[in-house]
Amino acid sequence: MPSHATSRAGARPRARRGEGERLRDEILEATAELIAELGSAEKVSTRAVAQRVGCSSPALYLHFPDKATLIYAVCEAQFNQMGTRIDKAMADAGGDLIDRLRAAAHAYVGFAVDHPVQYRIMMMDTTYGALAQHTLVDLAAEAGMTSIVTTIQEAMDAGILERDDPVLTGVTMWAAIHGIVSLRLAKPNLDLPPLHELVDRCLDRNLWGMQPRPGAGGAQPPL
Amino acid sequence: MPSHATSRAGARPRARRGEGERLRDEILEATAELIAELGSAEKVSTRAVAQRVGCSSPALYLHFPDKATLIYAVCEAQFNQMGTRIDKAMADAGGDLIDRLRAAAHAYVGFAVDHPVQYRIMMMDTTYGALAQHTLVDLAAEAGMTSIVTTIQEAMDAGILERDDPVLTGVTMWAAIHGIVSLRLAKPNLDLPPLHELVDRCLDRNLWGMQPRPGAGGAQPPL
DNA sequence: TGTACATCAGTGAACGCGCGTTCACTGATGTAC
DNA sequence: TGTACATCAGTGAACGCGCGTTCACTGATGTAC
Repeated sequence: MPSHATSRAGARPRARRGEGERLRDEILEATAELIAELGSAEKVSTRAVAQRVGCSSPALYLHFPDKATLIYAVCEAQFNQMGTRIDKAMADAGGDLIDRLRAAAHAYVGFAVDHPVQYRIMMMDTTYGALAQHTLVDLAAEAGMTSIVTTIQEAMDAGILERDDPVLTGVTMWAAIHGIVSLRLAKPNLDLPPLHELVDRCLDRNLWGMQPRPGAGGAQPPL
Repeated sequence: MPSHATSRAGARPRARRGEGERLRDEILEATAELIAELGSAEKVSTRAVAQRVGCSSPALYLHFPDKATLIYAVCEAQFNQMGTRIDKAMADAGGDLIDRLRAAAHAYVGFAVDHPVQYRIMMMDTTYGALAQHTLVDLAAEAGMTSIVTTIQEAMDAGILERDDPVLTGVTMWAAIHGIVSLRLAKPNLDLPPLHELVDRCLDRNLWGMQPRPGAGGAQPPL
């Protein structure tokens, strides 16, 4: 075997004709790893991505027009994972509509805690926030949000939640949960109570309507 | 008059003995202006600050150990302004305790909208967020937060709000309002409803306890 | 009152770095005839 | 089957920039004696 070829860290064979897309996927994967490891998108350099993939840095430009697009592509992909995770949590929560909404909120927070850097980039960074051109309707149609809005609608139909605009109700809840998460991420040294406790308080205040409010101490859903 | 001296933009006379602090203030002011104009702390270079002040860039290091400290000093000063603004709004709101809390929230949002860049740096940026070493008790002792927590306590004593930990109650409200503001700042293209409408919805859900909840459409405080 | 000295409040030039991106080029692979 | 050509999938080197910061130095101002 040729020792020179293996001495270069991460050396990879050139893709065959028609397999150019494979490098694209490897670039996305390496970028995602580096974002998580280095803690921000600015700290991820195109050179570092190329080195991890085992290609030259100009090769990135065969697949992405610039660095910002690459970063955004990574975060967008991972946000779709969040949608999946929320959907799964709601499905696992059983038939109680309030249970399902609470599960969705906790799954959202769980994703943010597990992927703090990506959450920050997608939700707290103006640079990439400006790249997203969503309308509220688009947002409600995305994975995760769809199930939430549907469930809110069902709860309103069933008389469990006060009748209101389900998208707006969802957004208000979303903003409140996001506030908790983003405070935690932005102020790591602040001695906030445990995250899920704050989230439960927040849910207590948002998920009621026709039925009596749960006690201040408890987060148990109404029967 | 010497024409050469005036041809240099922003030229300033050297401070006299014992007046070195004046340059420090001018640096803070110029930095604050540039942060607001350029839209982020990264875009503000030490050279640009020096040019606006009319001094050399090494002169900054006579007053601040590094750039991060300078930026943080600016934001901290402006956050104290926010406290003052909240206090004033609460005083102007009259005697009704719920009115006062609603006024505080709207003043908070108003400050964030008027100083979006500083709000982002102080509340949504991990770099500078990590510099802040507050405890919740410290936070509650700061301008703005003090009045809010006191008012919450009074409202609980008066039986207007359900009895609970006033600091924790304040933090929960704060997080929810912050969530709305930070979504607006991070996702400028998202077609959210008007900010004060979202804030009123949020307050409706947080500012109740012993008295009946205000209707879904209205934001009017209870009598 | 004179003068040597200390200090304050700076300056001008440069260091050194890493970064995103571009440019000209290459070599393996496939294709037309 | 042979061969000229086109294309794909990259590479190596360099451009050009701006930045935070340091270093050696200066000149005005005040102070001790």
